[in-house]
Amino acid sequence: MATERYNPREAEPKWQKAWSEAKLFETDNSDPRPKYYVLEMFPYPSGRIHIGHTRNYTMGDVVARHRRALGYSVLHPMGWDAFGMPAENAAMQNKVHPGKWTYDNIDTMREQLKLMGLSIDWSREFATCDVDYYHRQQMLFVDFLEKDLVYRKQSKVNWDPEDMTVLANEQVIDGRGWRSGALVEQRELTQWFFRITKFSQDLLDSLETLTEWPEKVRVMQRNWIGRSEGLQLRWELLAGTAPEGESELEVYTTRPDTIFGASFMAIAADHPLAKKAAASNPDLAAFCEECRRHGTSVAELETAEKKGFDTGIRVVHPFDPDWTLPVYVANFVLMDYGTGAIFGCPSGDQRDLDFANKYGLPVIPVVMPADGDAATFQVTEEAYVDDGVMINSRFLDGMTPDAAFEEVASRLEAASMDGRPQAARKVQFRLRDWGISRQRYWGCPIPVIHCEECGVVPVPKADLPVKLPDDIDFEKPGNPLDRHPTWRNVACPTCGKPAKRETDTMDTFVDSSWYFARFTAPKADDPTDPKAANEWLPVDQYIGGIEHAILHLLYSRFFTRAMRETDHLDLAEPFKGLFTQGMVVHETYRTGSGAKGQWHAPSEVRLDDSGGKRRAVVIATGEEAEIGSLEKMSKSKKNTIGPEEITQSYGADTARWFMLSDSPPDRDVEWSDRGAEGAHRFVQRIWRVVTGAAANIAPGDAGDAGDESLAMRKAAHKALKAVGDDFEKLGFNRAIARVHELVNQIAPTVEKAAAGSDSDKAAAHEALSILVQLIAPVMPHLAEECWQALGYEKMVAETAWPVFDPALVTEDTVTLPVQINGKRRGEIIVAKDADKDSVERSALAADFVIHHLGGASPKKVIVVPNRIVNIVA
RNA sequence: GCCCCCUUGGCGGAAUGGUAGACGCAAGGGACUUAAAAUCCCUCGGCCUUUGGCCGUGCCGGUUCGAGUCCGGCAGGGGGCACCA
Repeated sequence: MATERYNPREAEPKWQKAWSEAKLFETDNSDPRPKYYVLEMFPYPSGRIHIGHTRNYTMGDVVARHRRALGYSVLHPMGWDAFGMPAENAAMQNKVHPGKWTYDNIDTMREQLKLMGLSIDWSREFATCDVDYYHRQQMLFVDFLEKDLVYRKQSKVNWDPEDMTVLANEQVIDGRGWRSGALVEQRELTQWFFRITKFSQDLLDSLETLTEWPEKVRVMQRNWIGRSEGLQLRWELLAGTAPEGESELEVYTTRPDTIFGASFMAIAADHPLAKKAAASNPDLAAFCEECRRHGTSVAELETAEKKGFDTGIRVVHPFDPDWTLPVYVANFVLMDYGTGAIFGCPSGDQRDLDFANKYGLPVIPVVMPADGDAATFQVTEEAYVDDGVMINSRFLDGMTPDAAFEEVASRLEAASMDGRPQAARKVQFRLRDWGISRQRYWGCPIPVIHCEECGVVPVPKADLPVKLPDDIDFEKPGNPLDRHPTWRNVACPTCGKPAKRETDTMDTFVDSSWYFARFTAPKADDPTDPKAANEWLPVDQYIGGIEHAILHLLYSRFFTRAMRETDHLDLAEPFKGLFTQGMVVHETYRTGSGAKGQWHAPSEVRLDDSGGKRRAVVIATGEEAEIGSLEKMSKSKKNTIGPEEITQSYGADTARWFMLSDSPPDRDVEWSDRGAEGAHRFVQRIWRVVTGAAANIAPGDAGDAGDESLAMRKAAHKALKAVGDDFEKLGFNRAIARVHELVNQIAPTVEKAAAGSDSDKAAAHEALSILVQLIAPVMPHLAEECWQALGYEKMVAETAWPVFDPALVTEDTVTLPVQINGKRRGEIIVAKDADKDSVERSALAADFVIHHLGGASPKKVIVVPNRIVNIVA
């Protein structure tokens, strides 16, 4: 029968409209059904959606549609991470207001997303730059301030003197500003910090409960938090060598067991003792200055050689008053970790060893392998950092390092110095408080006022929001808020005298640290409706890129805790399930080389693989382009594909199907036209199979169907079971393979059934209905069109997920492979769940077994029920 | 340097310790067609003496009746962290 080809350009807008009019995806908080919250990391409105975004959203959409069919009340919202620098850059380059640029982009991107047919509750949409949103963020800030979860302190920043702006570390390239090229200075500014370290231990411990997170992400967070147990230990300065008024040096160590291997002390250039010593020593002062300068660039840090400067100060060993050690200022000691001072044990630490070898300091091995020889064990080029046994360490000799740690810690805790214990055990974290001040315009204003009389005063909630002024100019460098003629000036809320607004805005990571909570009640007057937040949260399935494995997720975990302390919700962990998806990559095409090199978009080249070699030819010029490696889609390499390019030709369903097939969702997928063509062929195939039979089949009792029809029903029910499991585990590629398999199995039978008995027709109708429901989460438009062809009146998007019949997914007999000595020699067919003895008898009676055994009797027969038989000859 | 992950046909990838290569892409052959597209059918890891057999999941070893899967070592590739004492 001749059938019309399926036309996505007609069908897709039609169904999108139908869903929208039926408000199928708008979620009511009062819906009594069990709740399921699926969320994809919201996009930055950079200008255009590319196909990589849509893979992420498609995954979430499959989960959302599947859960909805399973009877859940599903929350699946979308919004925009809309503050940030690109808008300001655009403002400077194109003289367009950052707000206009952002909202224009959002409009474009929303339309692009809508083409994909995502089942999103658009009624909850917001952008973080909406006054309504940042208003509530300011309320949170004020609440945090009250609970001492926000504070101000001096902190170093990278300052670009030409652009008069603060730079993030990644904007500093070779010590210069990425835009201006000016030498970056380190400046001390008073900045706002969130007290994330208050929760260090909890953020670490609680990782254990996040069993639905990738292990990789948990490891990364654990390392980032960086807990260590050690000893804070005070060393007495040798009288006569110390600067005026200094009598001790406190260090932090995780290896107190190696204290007899100490051969020097090293302190940071910014350490108070270093500053004091430098005051009377110009050479030392110069060295300290050099250390500070090197702090700016990551690249320099990586290659930096260990360098030190002997201050002339000496300390006395805590266990031997006659043993004194030199104090160096060293470039590898950080002021803001521990106490900014260490003791160096060269034999047990590679950095210390490098340092000692450079400055001719002693290297005393104090730990050796358990089977080593203390008399000959030496450390020269490589420090010994493993477990073992203590040597050269007086009363510690023979102990394990762990026992020695305990011994040293207990003795020094008991020892007194200046009336206080000489040492204290201390847990130290690598995690630092989160600096959120940004000297920029396009961000959430920090709602405080600086008054000469009253100090720092939070803006009263009644006076919120502090709105960004619209009349700004980007003609001059620096923060437009700072030089705005009137915006800064305000009366102090406490005393009424003239005061100044804070001109810093918040890090955009703040915006994304609680948007998931706002989605649960996006119109609430308060930041959240605690009832809605508690009912919806945690997000059941969060989906996003691995690039946010640390900061965004950690900040969100902090925010959830901070919002609990301020009574905005009542939970600690915002994301129950986390999935990190791979990227969509595409090969690149390039002509010329070096500075003259030029990238070409996929649409600009023609591919040709005749003669066994793939070649790319630039259509406009006929020039041959070099085919480059698979890379993340990026504007600069022009290897991006927009959703429209696909929807205009093949339709959204094809794109959705293709992006989820083949590659597992956590790996990268290569976008290729051939793959997309293949997916589109399958779309058409389903349409043909369904509509070819639809007119001649009808629902009914399939109980009397013939063997072929029964096989078709079994195939459908087995696929239903498997695909449901796969969707739940986000195994989209496997689910898609199963659907292919199902179509391969039933396509021939369906045609025959359409000309068969009523039972056969019912069987075909049932199998096709299941098929359509299985594809519906991935190809929702095609599914609706097919569903209608099958005679249903309700849409498939509002139809419950079918339930498989257990009787149809099990077989009476099972084919067992038979191995002889672990090699497969044949197979036997036995009754399902047959007892081991009868299986063994059948196996031994099989021709091929008798042949292979050659009359010998087997030594052993292993029968794994319903799995395999292995005969050991 | 430290930590983590990965390695299976021409390609993407399947495979609760139990028939390796499901499914798809690409390729080759055939049918239909005036022709093309579309569609349908067949072949598709390697080797051999081809109704059968041998080898085969980066490499070397181990555990096991049985290893792609578990353990130890090595190699290659990727990712994260950045001197954290």
